[in-house]
Amino acid sequence: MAKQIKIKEIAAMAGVSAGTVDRILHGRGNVSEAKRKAVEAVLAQVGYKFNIHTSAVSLKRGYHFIVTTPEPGEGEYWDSLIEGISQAQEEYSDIQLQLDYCPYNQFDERSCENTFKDIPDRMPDGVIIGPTFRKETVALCEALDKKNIPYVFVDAHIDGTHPVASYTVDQLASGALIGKIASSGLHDGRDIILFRSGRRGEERSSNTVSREKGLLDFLQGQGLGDHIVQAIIPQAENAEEIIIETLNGHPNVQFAIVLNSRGHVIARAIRQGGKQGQIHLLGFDLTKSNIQSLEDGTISVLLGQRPRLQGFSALRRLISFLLYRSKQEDERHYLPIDLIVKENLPYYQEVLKG
Amino acid sequence: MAKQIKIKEIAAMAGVSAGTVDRILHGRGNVSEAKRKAVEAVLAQVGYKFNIHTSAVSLKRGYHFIVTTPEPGEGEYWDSLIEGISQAQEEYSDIQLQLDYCPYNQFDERSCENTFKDIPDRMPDGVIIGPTFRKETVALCEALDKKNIPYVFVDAHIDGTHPVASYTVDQLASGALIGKIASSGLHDGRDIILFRSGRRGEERSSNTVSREKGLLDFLQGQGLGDHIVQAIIPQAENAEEIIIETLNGHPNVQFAIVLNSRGHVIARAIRQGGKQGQIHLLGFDLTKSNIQSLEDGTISVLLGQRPRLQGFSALRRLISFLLYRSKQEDERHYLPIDLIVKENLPYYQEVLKG
DNA sequence: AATAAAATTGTGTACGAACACAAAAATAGG
DNA sequence: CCTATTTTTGTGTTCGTACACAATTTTATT
Repeated sequence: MAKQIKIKEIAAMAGVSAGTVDRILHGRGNVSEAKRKAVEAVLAQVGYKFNIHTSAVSLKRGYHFIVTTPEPGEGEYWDSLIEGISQAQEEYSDIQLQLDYCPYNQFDERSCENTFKDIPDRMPDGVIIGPTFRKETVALCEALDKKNIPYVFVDAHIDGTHPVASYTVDQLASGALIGKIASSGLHDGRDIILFRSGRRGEERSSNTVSREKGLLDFLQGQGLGDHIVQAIIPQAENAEEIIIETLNGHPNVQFAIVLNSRGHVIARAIRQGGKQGQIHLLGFDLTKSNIQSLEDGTISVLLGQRPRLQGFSALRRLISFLLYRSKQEDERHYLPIDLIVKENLPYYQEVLKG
Repeated sequence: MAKQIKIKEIAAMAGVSAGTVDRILHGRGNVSEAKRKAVEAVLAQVGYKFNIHTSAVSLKRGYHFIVTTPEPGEGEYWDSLIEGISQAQEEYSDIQLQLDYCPYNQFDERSCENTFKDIPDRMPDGVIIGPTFRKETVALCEALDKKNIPYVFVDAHIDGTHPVASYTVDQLASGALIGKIASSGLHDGRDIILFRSGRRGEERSSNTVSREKGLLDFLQGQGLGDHIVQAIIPQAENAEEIIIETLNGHPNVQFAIVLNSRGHVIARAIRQGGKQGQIHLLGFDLTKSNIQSLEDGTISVLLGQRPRLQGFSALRRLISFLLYRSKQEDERHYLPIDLIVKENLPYYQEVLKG
């Protein structure tokens, strides 16, 4: 509550001018060692805190950011995340922000490579990255590091890079969590079927791999290793039929788990196969189609990852980094994993931030 | 993205001075009908948006708020809520805020009456109310209305009042939700025991009453009406013994539900009675003691009400109301009801607001 | 109509940080 | 030692709004 100290006061205390203090606070360079020490001594004593409001008002220049993520299908996960970015943009509408969106095809490594390639040369002030492919992402980050362009991860963190921050969910934990839900409702001797997007090893997203590990480890720990059935979400035209067949082939299944956001595909099959109420379906993400299935009861539980909050936080963090150069190496933020069922769904749909 | 219009520009368009526009925007009065209409016409056309940053910078005066809630025990629900208020206060630290806390004894109507009585006379700029007793709260609100002092509700909304906003959880839904959890895991023929704080009709908090209604309606709808056992959380010294006895008297119980934040009391009894694993305990609120029991497994699920976010939003709303007089009659915000189990607990503990 | 009082309207300053630019000091080169 | 160059330091303006105060107009009173 103590009155905030101002730059001028610090300048006076350190026997320098306000400009010098400003240069030090923002790391603009061109300051003699002597003055720097004097100011930093004062700073250490009194603990300056930026006044966001005046900072924003005084900021003359604008920022140019690039946002690169998988293509956001409408009502899908990445769409929500980008909504969060837009919301932050609105909240900071008195700062001149230019956002360039560079989506890539998350199923095509080449597309990602091509999209990432140009980003550093365009010399943005910052980048928000929704990563999929490790190699390409690492290359991008190295190029950005070289040019001193700050970047923030959303959805997943890639090791060996140096983002200003990352906003993700702990995927191991979310795998364990979904396993816990299944196992705690599982009747003696019944099975759990696990739907994955592709053959093992062919998974594109490291997130689903982590989730699977978290899930399997948990179930093994519960001694349920023998009650796991594995299946693949078919890409074919007649996906539903194939799924129904699979389910018919495993009549002992009580829970079905989908580790990506495509739970609604299984849901549709369940409806078409008339298996509602027989199988409890668990999935990820509050996408438009998943929400529908949650409402009609085909999906029992969805795990939410707060994509809007991820996007919102990412943009906010980039801005505050550029304004204040606050460092905090390796700043990893794990967002809560929300458990969403029909009964609490409505209250998750409106809110975002505050 | 279009460049925001400024007050001076609006003034020019309407053929008045900036001061007049300012008076209209803030409802400060002393403006002729003619000019008001002229300005409002322009406003309707261009849609002015306040620049929060400059507003905050220019604000000369400070605000004096009173926060009146039940006494916040350390690590308890109200404590978290007040932490949220403090956090908002910090976020707005460049505005001069004076917060006076006026706690009352939530078990003593007289204490509440006495605390509330003085509040309007102290002429605060705004009040945050965590209500318990209807009659006293209505009286307070009427006095505040008369003096044109804005107020915001947290935790519960009281009908017949006119708050600027309220931040609560839909208690009916949360009752239904907890019922859903119990019923979906309930084995055939097993029972659910419901612990309430006092005898029916003696409940102090209308929240627990609503929760109970939501819960019972839901269970009845599931045809489980005959499997509900009711019990009281004893206040006595030897509460644990009494609870153990109760539980022993109902060996058929599979789920125990506590509709207030005192689930940890039942948890302790369950531990002392060696009944872990036999009874699934469901409760409310991420309090310190509840968290412990969640971690050690005695409590299975806690329903969280985001008290920090409630407090944070309340203070923020008051400030923005005073700055901008934004009205929106009857602004009720329902926060999400979080389902928290051991596996996702860690990620709920740090975060607040993003 | 003249004057006083009240209501309305306009003007000017302050807020605190960012940054452009001017001034001063330090260093280099001859 | 003097000038040119670079580095360091200080000064002044700017952002958009809030609000105090001055100026003006309107209304009331005699």
